[in-house]
Amino acid sequence: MNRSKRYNIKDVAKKADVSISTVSHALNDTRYVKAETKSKIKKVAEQLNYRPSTIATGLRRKTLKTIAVFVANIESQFFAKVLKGINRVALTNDYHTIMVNTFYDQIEEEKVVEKLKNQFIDGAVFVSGFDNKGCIQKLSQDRFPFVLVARKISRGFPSILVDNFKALREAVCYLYGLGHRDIGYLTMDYRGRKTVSERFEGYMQGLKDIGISYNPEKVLIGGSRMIDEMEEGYLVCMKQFGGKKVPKALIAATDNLAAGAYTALKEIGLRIPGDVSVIGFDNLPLSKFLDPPLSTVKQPKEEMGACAMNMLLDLMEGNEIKNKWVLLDTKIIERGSVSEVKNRG
Amino acid sequence: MNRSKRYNIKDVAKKADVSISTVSHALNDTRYVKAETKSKIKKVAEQLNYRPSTIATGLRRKTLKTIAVFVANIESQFFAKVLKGINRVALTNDYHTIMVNTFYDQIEEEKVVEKLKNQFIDGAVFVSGFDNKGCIQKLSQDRFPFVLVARKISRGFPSILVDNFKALREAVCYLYGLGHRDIGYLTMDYRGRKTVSERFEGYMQGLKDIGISYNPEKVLIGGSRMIDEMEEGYLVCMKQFGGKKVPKALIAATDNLAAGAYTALKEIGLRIPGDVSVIGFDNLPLSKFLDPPLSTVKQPKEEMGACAMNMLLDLMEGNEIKNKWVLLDTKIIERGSVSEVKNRG
DNA sequence: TTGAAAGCGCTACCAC
DNA sequence: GTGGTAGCGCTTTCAA
Repeated sequence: MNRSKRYNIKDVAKKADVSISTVSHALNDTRYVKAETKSKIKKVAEQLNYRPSTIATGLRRKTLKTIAVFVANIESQFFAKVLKGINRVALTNDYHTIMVNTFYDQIEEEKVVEKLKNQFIDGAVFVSGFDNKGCIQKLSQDRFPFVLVARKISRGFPSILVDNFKALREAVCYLYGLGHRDIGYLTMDYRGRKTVSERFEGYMQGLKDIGISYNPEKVLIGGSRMIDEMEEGYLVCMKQFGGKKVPKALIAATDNLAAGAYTALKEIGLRIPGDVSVIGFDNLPLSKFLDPPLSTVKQPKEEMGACAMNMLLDLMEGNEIKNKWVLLDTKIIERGSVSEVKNRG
Repeated sequence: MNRSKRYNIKDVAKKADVSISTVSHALNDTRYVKAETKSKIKKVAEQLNYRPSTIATGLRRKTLKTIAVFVANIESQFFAKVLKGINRVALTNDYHTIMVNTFYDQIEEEKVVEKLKNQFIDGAVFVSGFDNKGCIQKLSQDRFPFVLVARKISRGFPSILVDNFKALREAVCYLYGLGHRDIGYLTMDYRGRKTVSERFEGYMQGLKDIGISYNPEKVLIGGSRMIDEMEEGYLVCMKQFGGKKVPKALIAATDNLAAGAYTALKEIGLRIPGDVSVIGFDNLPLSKFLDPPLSTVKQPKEEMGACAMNMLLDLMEGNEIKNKWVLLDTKIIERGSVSEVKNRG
């Protein structure tokens, strides 16, 4: 037995004894149809379990009402949260979402973009990952609607961001305010990712602000295989802290890295925050369940996603965008992983 | 300035001075075209930056080579991992993936299914969530290709599963083998979710196996708002363990619940595994970074996803499925959250 | 070796 | 109030 036959508009028209245009109009409320006729058409459509073909409609309308979201690694709760925000406003606006997991692969990203651009999708949002400027520039030249989230390239491109530089600078000052003078920094490889490198620069600026000279020995830089950030954070810490002096405070570029650092520090025999204070970045759902609960710099992830989708909606409708460069606020969330230093040096 | 004009097959044909059928054949290698003509066509196509319209092709071919994945909550690493497996084999088979986050909402799920079925998608995979038998049954009657992952309804539906009953039974026996006699169970609301309720039944059977009578006071059941499982695990534990006696061992129906339990137990002042042994279910990436690293029952999540997508591919091609009921193996991963009991009662 | 044209299932313009 | 039909951009059959 085959899949039950799909009926089309012609079948409905025939059965209801009207023309297909009347069927179309009746079902779409796109012009007046006599109540009687209309209800008959609706009944027939119901009977036949008729559903208009999305593809045919798409061909006519030149849109499938679908957008693509490019994420570097679906496993991170950061992406999941942003996705959630995007999805929520997409759904209420009757848009579908295609998810593309790029695994931090710029070539792959560009390839999929090429493929999807062929009138399949109406727009795209890129969440974090490598800057991939070439790909984005090409998209922009094609006048293809897109929004960048947590990915900074230039003011010319619609972007939803936080001020990473400022946020990290503030984090340093926050620690300073608690008496910390010995502040290390843990980051993943930041090459090709301006949002990440700006965190690093913010760290250095913060150091300058508080009059402490930058010491490269206190900076831990992970590899570029960022698929398992926690693992990466763990490995880098184990490697660099083996034997060497561990700073009294550690700022991690992401909560995931911080989680890895937790494990390493404990394995080395250090207490958090007794021996080392740790502060993360992102405020992931899991962070408050770490032991101790992780103090962190919050990014408004869902809001960033929702904001991006709203902007994309405008872009796709050809509306004028008043402000294509949105900076949302970060906030330091104080939990248990940072302690005050009593005997200030 | 408008988006740069999209050229279509007609434009290419005109510019290359051939018919559109020749263009189509040349570009698709679907019949012989003189080498000279072919190269000319390709050059012109290149020049015009021609990309065949996916929608038009889709209308002809009656497929967009797209599947939908329904997940209950994208934030959980369980779903992320399965999604990754699906995505990997989808991509190598030239399929796109639409992601639908249902937020554990059965009505929403059904609505989206209805919408997407309209020839937009060729198949679907449902990952966990509520059983939603009605929706699935309808799909089956329509002969629409789909696969269930970690969602058990009946043998009639293509499913990728683990033996949850057996896995939990084994977990109980594992604890017994280490000397445990006082074993509690933490689960989310399992109504409408057979895979979850079978874990519970496995727990009870395990108890029977080792000759211990079931004590409902040792069972903690969370609410049905499962959006934040960790939070749920935390809250239920705090509520039920406040004052009352805490079992010496606790099995959690998921790692996320276990993570929440960790926080609660510590807050109560209990040590893991000194005072309470904890074992989870799923083996999420984050679980080894908990403190102590969580012992757990591993589900092969990515493999489940990949397996599902392969089966779906077969289904969509109308192939005969030899085995539409795949049971993958679980495995107990021993880490630091379970201790041996010395003075066995 | 190639071209003409039907037709996928719809929407919307033009008639009446 | 409703019907006829062109046409969205492609694939594929038939014909030459």
